[in-house]
Amino acid sequence: MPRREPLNREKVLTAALELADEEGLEGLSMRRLAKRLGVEAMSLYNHVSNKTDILDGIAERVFSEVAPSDPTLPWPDQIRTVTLNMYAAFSRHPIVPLALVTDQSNPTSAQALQPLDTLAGALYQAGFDDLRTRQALGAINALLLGSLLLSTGGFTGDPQPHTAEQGVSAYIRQVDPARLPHFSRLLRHTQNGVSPAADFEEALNTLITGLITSAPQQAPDHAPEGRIDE
Amino acid sequence: MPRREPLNREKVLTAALELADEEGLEGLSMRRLAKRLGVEAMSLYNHVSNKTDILDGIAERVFSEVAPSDPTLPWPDQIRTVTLNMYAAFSRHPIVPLALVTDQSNPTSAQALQPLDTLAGALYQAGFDDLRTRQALGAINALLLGSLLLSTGGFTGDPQPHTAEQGVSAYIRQVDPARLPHFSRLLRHTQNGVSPAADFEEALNTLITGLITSAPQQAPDHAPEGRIDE
DNA sequence: ACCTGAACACCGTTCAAGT
DNA sequence: ACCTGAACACCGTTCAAGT
Repeated sequence: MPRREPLNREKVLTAALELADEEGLEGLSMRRLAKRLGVEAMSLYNHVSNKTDILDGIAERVFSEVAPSDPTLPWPDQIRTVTLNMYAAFSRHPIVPLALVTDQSNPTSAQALQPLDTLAGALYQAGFDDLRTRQALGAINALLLGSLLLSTGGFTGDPQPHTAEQGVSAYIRQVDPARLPHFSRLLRHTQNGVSPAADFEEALNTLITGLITSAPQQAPDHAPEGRIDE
Repeated sequence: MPRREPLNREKVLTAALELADEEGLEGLSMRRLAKRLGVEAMSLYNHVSNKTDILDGIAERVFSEVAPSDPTLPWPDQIRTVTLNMYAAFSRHPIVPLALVTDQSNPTSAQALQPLDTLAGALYQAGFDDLRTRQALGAINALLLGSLLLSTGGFTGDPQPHTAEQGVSAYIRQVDPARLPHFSRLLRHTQNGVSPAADFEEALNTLITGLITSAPQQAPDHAPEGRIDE
């Protein structure tokens, strides 16, 4: 019987990302990945050094999918577009935020860090000093990753996806309106039409509005920027 | 030899939280927990139904440590204090945000959801409608959990804690200033005196500033707001 | 050069058996 | 009522052996 074309790193990473997209981080095991590639688990170690290496490779790939942003935009728009582009890429591959946050991957290539560099550049352009820039960058990152993680299986006070819709309403009935009046009102009125992407965009706009407010008044550039759209 | 006092759920949860605080989420296994309690792993199942039950119990406990807030404060201060109180409790027990976000725990008691109810109440008080309240609550939650996760082992473009300080500077040298000018400036200027708690407070203030800006202009004041007709 | 089988040290969990 | 030993179906990874 003809041996298949031999494996290589790229094929391993491609299959790993597919598997992770279908089954999540906990579904991505060396043994299952090998099976999908028609090989024994131990063969994978000829092409990647270990599981962390796979997760790093996946993260690098997904970072490279982040659409670049126009550097001539005013700084708030630059922050908005880069961050929304990261959100879009990561929400297609939820394993990445999860692996980042559980320290199972730690990409360090210039490619991967490019979006962070753009964000830092926009913040410096706004006139923030080093401390404030680090804080603002951290805030954007936290909002981004937190939003992604909460929209995929995370805690919102909501029930887990369960099997169907009826899980939700059962849960709502379970929340005691006497002890949690506001939260149960919220649940009752928002079970329809929840859009994580739209919610994130709104959250990001709110944060950017706050950044504009706290930015040094005299913009260091010629550009009078601070538009808030709504 | 005298049998020890028998185990019970409370003892199991206490030991589990201690173990998790020392060793992290991945260090908390049924077998290691049992060993710490001087018992076989299978004994634990007499007192908890499974590992998820343990993680839920831990989350409930930590939520109950969140200091309550003064409901007479203006809504922005109420949001600030509740959220900072959650941050304080969770940063003492990093397993909780991690378990929430990986869907390994899902507390649903009124006790646990109390802080979320307070936040929702403050947002309604600010005059936000149901949609905006949900979005704002999600933003606060995302910023909170994202900040906590990033400050414990997560991705910031920084290296992992490694063994020592020298890991950091080695990493900084590794970032190419030609390709990542702003980000490498940031790393160079902020390796000293990073305080996650202070950074979070700053980030939260920025978000709250944004919320104040986008809140309906006429504050509904003391007016009884939360009535739901159905 | 690439792949494999067996093994090691782990997981969560079930079940029948012990006291 | 509580605890245990053996077992099952998994993990990531190493290593000597095969082609």
